[in-house]
Amino acid sequence: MKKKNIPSVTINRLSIYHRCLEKILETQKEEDLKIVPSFKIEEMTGINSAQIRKDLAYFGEFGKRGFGYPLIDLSRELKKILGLDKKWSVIIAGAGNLGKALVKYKGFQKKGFTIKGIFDNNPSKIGKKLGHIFIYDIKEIEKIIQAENINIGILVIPADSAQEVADKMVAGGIKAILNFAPVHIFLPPEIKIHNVDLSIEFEGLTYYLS
Amino acid sequence: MKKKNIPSVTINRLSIYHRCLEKILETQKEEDLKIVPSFKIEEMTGINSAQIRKDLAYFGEFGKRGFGYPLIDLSRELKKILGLDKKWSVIIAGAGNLGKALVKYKGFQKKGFTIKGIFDNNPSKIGKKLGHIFIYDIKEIEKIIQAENINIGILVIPADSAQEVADKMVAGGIKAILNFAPVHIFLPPEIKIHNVDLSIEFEGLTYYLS
DNA sequence: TAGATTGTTAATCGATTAACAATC
DNA sequence: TAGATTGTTAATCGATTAACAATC
Repeated sequence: MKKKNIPSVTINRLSIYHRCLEKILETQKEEDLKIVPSFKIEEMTGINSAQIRKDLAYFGEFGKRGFGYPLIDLSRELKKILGLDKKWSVIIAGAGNLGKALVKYKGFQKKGFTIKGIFDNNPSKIGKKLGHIFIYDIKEIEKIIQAENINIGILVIPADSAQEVADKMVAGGIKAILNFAPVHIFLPPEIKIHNVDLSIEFEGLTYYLS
Repeated sequence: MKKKNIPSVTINRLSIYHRCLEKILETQKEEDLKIVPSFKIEEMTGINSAQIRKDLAYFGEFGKRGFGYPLIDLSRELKKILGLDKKWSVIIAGAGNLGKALVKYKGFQKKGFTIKGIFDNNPSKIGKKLGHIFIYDIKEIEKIIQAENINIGILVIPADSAQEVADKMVAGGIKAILNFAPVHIFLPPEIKIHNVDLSIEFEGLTYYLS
């Protein structure tokens, strides 16, 4: 998979296109066209059609001039590009409410993500389960990442301990982190991190309301 | 509050600066300097110091040349700019796990957000409470937004009904929406919306892992 | 073929960063 | 003053969009 100069916003939009195509495939009737023009994707997603064509063109010539993009083929290609044709093993650090919401989130399994464990430092939680997932002592996180070959770590712990736990994840061999803690995490450049920051989202709204 | 040509990424970074200053104020000792240079904020946040100075300069001349930015004053200014000196009334549509996590999220009250109600269409949930917050029938959402003067709505419902409920929120008079549903919501331009999309975050990671 | 939409170029727009005069 | 850091300009970098030749 080539990933030379492709903007990361393009990758985010590929997810949106993929979801859009799946939606069409799900709801369309037998007799409907199996091909979709970029302006139709624009209508559904609000993303400019030139943008859509340019994003897709980074990865190949998927379209048929004069007609549009073949629904099934393009959806399968996007799935492959996004790595959704593979299985991914995930762990969650933090057995709080947000961790619980993630465990119970249905979309996960469907997309090929399997949660292999939750980690916490609270003795009253360790050894119990959240949903159907076992809660381990945070001290074991490095060992289990190695043993189970975990790909992705999720941080849903307080800001104070986020860096420390992230370091342990990396030491265990994790390659990508999704961070919900409101703090900047410093990592080796080869580790990919995405941040989900609810305070920032809220304050972005209150700024405009003020 | 002027908001002419200010990029929305700048607003997001103001949140980060504010949090960074609060962190310093919280942890610093009596004898520490009450002034912080931009390179120090860069060290803590990973954001380029020229960027920091430029972002702040949109809103005024807060710094002292040769020294840096006065901690307390700048923090208070940012608070004001971000609208965190006001109280905000919030409702949540969707009494699922994510809604529950948001209700129990501590950071909310601290920043001046008060959750005034949760809404759901599931009869087995309506009339009960989530945490200490009452669950109303979704049919009442418009009425209660008006009656309670709600500013912000949170969508934590399935994609299928997100547009419909967003429309009701707008009809009730809401001015800003935080959308967790994986779908594009069409709104009048004066309504501000931010999207938090977990699938996109995950797929952004698996792309780089592939 | 005629009509339509892609793939791609070039123009535009916007955001980041380096550099430095201003100045505390 | 000498030293340091801001505020701001100009350069760079990157992303979006309009336009259209290519072509199904």
